[in-house]
Amino acid sequence: MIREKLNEFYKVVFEPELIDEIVEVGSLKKIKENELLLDIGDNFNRIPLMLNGAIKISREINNGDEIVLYFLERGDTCTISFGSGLNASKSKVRGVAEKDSEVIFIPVEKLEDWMVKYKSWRDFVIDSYNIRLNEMLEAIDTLAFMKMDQRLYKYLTDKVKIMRETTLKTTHQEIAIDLNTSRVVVSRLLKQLENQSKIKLFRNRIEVLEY
DNA sequence: ACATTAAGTGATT
DNA sequence: AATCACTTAATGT
Repeated sequence: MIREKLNEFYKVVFEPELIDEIVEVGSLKKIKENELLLDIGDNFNRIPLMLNGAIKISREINNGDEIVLYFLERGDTCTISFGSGLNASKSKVRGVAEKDSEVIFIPVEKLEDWMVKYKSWRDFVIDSYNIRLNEMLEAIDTLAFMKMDQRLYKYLTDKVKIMRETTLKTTHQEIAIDLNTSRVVVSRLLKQLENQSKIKLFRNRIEVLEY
């Protein structure tokens, strides 16, 4: 079961021996939409390898202010977990399933092992770090330099790519939380986008026309 | 029919 | 861009 799933996406990435090991120690988990995978402060004793679906990674500061950083998709792993896996530190981010997803959990003890044993694993981890760093930089740019209207539009188009659907099932309030702004602002800016024929608005639903 | 939740809007800071 | 205060619209019970 795990082997088939693994072969779907990781056959070309990992050498066969590594696949064997993952099959041995990994556990497949199906995650339902909106399920909390990892919360801030959680210890991780295992790291997820995404098979399909999407996980939203966000950050929260004390008072409840939240901001979305990026999404994990097939082939991704939560690299932030890696760095501190060995010193058993706590998560600084939150991961919530954006849609039904499947992941393989791998116990952290194996990570170090595999780093020395398998080149493909090293490459995977390094690549993955790189991708994550770039996404983080993009998130910083977005936050620092983009105005709310641009951020909103980026949010919508990004989400279309991730969900692979042009119709997003969400509310203005939820978007406001993800962007750490107010519902009223989101409603107004969405209206503008609609007037520019970039989107179409419905209750609990937004159709993205241009992306 | 009524209550609840989502979305729209003018005015103010 | 945020907040308030209010309206209108859609949906659930």
